Amino acid sequence: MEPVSVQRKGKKREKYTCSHEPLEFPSCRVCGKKSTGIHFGVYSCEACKTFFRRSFLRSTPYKCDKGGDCLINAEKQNGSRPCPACRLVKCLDLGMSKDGVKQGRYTMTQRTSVILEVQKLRDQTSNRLATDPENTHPGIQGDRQIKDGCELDCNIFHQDSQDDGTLSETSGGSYTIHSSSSSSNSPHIQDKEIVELAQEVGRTSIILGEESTKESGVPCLDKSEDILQRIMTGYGYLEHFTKSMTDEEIQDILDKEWMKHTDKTKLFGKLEYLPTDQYNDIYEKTQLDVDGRKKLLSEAKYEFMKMANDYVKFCKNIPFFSGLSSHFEFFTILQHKGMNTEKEMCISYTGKVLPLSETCPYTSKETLLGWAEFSEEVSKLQLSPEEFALMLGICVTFRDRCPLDYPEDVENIQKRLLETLEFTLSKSHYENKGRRLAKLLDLFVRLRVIGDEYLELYKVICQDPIMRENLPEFLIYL
Amino acid sequence: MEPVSVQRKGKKREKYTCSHEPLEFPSCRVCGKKSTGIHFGVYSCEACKTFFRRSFLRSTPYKCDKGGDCLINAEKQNGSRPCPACRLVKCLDLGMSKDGVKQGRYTMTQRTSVILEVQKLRDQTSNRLATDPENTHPGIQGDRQIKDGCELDCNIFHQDSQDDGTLSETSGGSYTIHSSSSSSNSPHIQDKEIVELAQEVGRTSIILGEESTKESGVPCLDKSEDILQRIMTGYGYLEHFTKSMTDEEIQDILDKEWMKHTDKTKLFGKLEYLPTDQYNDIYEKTQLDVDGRKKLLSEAKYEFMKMANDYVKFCKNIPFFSGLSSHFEFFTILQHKGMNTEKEMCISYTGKVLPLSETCPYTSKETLLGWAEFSEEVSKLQLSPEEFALMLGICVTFRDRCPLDYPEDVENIQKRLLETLEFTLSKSHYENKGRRLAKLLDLFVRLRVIGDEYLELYKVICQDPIMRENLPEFLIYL
DNA sequence: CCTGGTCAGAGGTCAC
DNA sequence: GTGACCTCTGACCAG
Ligand SMILES: [Zn+2]
Ligand SMILES: [Zn+2]
Ligand SMILES: [Zn+2]
Ligand SMILES: [Zn+2]
Repeated sequence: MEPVSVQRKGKKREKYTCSHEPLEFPSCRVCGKKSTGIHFGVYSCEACKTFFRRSFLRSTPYKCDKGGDCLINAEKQNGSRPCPACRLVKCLDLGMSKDGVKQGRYTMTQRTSVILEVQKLRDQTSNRLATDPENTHPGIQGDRQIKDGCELDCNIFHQDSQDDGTLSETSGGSYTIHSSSSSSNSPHIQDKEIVELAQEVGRTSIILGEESTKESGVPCLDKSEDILQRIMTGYGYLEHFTKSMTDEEIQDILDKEWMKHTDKTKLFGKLEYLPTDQYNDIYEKTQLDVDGRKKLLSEAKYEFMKMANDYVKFCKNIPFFSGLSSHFEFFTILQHKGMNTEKEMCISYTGKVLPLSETCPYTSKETLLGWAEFSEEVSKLQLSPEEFALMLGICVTFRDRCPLDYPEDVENIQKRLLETLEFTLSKSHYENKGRRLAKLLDLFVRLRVIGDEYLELYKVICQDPIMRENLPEFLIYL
Repeated sequence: MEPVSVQRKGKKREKYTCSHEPLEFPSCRVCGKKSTGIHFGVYSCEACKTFFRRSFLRSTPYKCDKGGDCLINAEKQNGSRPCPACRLVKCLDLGMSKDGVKQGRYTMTQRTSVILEVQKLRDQTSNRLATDPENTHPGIQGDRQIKDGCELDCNIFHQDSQDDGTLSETSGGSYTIHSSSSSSNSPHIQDKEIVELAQEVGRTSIILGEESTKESGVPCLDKSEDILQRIMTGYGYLEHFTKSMTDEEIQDILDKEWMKHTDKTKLFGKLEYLPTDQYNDIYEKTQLDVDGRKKLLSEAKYEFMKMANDYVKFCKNIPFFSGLSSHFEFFTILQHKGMNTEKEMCISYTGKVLPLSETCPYTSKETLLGWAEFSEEVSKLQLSPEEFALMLGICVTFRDRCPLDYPEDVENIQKRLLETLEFTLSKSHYENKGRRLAKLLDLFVRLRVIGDEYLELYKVICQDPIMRENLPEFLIYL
């Protein structure tokens, strides 16, 4: 309580830092210095920001007397002022623009549209040269196009070869702005590479551990009762949010969140994911998470890990089963309960409610809706826990989905599980037990179809740099 | 809602001007003329700045043909061109340098470091003589060091005689950088000067207006009742934050703020004021408000003005009283309620709560605590409003605290007030009225003692340039 | 978080 | 070559 008499040097008061790390911004796209965020649509430093802002106040245009191709790079200029004419051109070429900038935080849609506009602007700049007659930035010479023939020629040269963004390689050897998905940021991923990554991630515990860790070493499980018990033990490890909820409760939640969501949509507009190509292109150039998928994936990490770990726990309890296989069928059945195709909402494994369309940036709405409809049909069957558990077991024991050395073994396990399912049904209250079994088996047929579709998609998704970067764990099932 | 596309010229925001003039820069350290700020690390004028900058563009070195010991002082040269060779040497000797130079505004730390660097450079120069082999300024002859032994002597000489006001006379040696409180930034203030300033500030309304403005011209106030009424009218103008609060409420606030404050202290460390000398030294060199006193004083301005104005209003209602006198006693009694010596917190006139130690950078903790303890004792007496008001009246009518022409008058007023106090007590509920009066009078005895202490301190505080700069109004009671 | 405003201190200009 | 006056720059801040 006594005041410390130690002299304290006048330390600047701590800046109020947000709890999370200061979030280092990418460097200024104009000059390369530390940027302070997005200004006028482009990551830029305080200096370039102010420079650009000021450029609008000018009455006289800037003029470069060195041919107009000055290098703008703070480091290489050590201290001296960069050529303002070329600096401004670079700003504009990068898409800096005063239109559409908004005070404060952007909403998703605002942000997206701003970026897209910037994007367009940029493409324009590329061939603005002799075309756009009313590009009248006060700081740019009106006759830029006309006079600086050579300077611009070079530019045109570069730009010509790129046109509307998507062109391939350039003849002249000059740099071009590629807008294709094969971004320089993350060139095409070699499959081998992915596998390695997947293995590495997998080693961290998601993949089945050593065989020895399996529950109880006694493999004498001839009886369906025993098998069922083991399966139910595994089922006990699953913790899908809807597990102990009634349909009413589930629909209630979905309803409520749906209302919230529609309100939000009214205010901020609907979140629509861009095509992945386009996203990656923008991301490469601006480091902007325009449609928020990066955030989605990051946030989904825990979700996914939890689900994947529970998956492993479940599998460990399948008699004779020793390897993981595909996951889509399992996850689909596992999560079949939290769906509402009418309102297009769903509940995630850990209980997050979100619109179907926001669950996956890689999938078309139709596909997602197809999956959801399937789930809804499953839920209409009102699976008992035993049915649920056995079906999950069957999901992971399709021989062709198993990368194991002994597919026959897997097939055998599945056979046993199917028997157990039949056995279970025989003890059930259903009037027509055969019909019930048929219904359940029919699900697998259809599940296999959409599973095949998914598998194709999965491979594509695993190529995506954003996914690799933000949710590498997802690749483990490759 | 639509964005306005009209180009908006950067309309100037109302400048938040500190009421007083912009406080001139120290004079040019090279030539003595008015400086325009720090250039190349040294307070210098526009001419010397440009001269120094240009010196780097030269290919041929300057050459002095008068032996290299020319006096560089604009005044003494009236009009004639200073010798560029010697001028440049002086610039360099003062530490001017392009080293830390950059475009745009300097960060506080950059600025500080540049200034400190200059300090070092300067110190080096003093005994550089034949040592520094790589001083290769283009405008300086390579063999400068060898020959200018004498020149430097001269320079030291010059600086002795001019420097920045602080140094007394040096006998033979080199000049030293003084770190005393009498900073170059604001050399010793002449008392006359302060008085003028005080008067000027005072004229702005803090000091009693014309006599005519006194409330009701009827001076026939023989009766104590009438006097009391007048005093209470004046008391009505006072708006100390604690006025209508109970002790519990006050202590509650103090407690709460104390807790907040201890939390803050844990996070940011305790704010301790530097010795004024040290502060001013740093301030002169870096313009940094290291311990925040500048901010404190600026923020206290409103506080002080309000209190001072209310003081005037109160005084205007003292019968026959026509001039202001000392203030400490008045303010001390006025604010006696918002104190907690245990937690060392207090409440200001307008209700700001702050730790005792942060209220005044000029006073030792012990002194402050002494004052606070006094206040606390006063508050233990639970003054009635009438007692409170009369005591305040008595505070401002000590004849020796009054700079008036007719001290007897003041003394008479005080006598009447004391009578009124006695009269008031006689009508009170106190059992032992005499004892109560004695207690109250005892307070004055002690108040006078600490008031004397304060008066000394006040004079010192009024000398401080930071105070003069930021809260000149404080000087009005001189 | 981003925008616009600010102003100290750089550099440039041109009558002298 | 000089220096009064200008423009430009960019760190910082309020909103
Ligand atoms: Zn930049
Ligand atoms: Zn250029
Ligand atoms: Zn000068
Ligand atoms: Zn000379």
